[in-house]
Amino acid sequence: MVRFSIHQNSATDIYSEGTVYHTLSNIPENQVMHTTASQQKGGKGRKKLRLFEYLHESLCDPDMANCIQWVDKPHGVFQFVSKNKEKLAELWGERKGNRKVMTYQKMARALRNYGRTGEIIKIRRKLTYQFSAAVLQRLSPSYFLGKETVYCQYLQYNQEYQCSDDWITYNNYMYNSDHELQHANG
DNA sequence: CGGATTGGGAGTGGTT
DNA sequence: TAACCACTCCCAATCC
Repeated sequence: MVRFSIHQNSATDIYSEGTVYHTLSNIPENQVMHTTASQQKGGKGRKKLRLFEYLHESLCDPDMANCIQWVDKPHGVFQFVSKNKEKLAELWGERKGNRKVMTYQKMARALRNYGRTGEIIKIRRKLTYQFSAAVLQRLSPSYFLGKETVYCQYLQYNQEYQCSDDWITYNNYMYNSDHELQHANG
């Protein structure tokens, strides 16, 4: 198994916790470069988890189904569960290591900022939002594309992934050749 | 009524 | 060091 981090312009775009062994700066894939120390696990060049990434991760986690759920997964429409939306916000705040307890109100403020860039927009339905097509593809490209295409796609969206013959992982989630999703750790 | 939504605006911590 | 980014925090008003 080989693990790659692929970049188009930036050389520091690492999101997940895993160690990066090689970097593909461009196609073809045999043009492999070593990453710098700052890019590797625990390095300062590692990007911080973004809210939309956390949300997507939660949507893929069956244990979080009581907090957040897909309404229309192909179109990236999701909804918070009224009863447990504060719990999800709390977990988000803990993950970020905030000083105070995160609330849905505050998290939703960040969500409204996404509306300005179009990364996530509000749907006129209770507690419902939608990822933009670009963000959705960036978060789960293999849902839309074949594995081969993913190589190119990742070049465009500066993501990290690892692959073997028949699966790809991304941020602790694993996609097989049938585009089925499962947790990489079990 | 009350939960949900909205947006201004100052502040924080990390990155460039 | 400073500008910049992505929120974080608080608040008041408004919507449904």
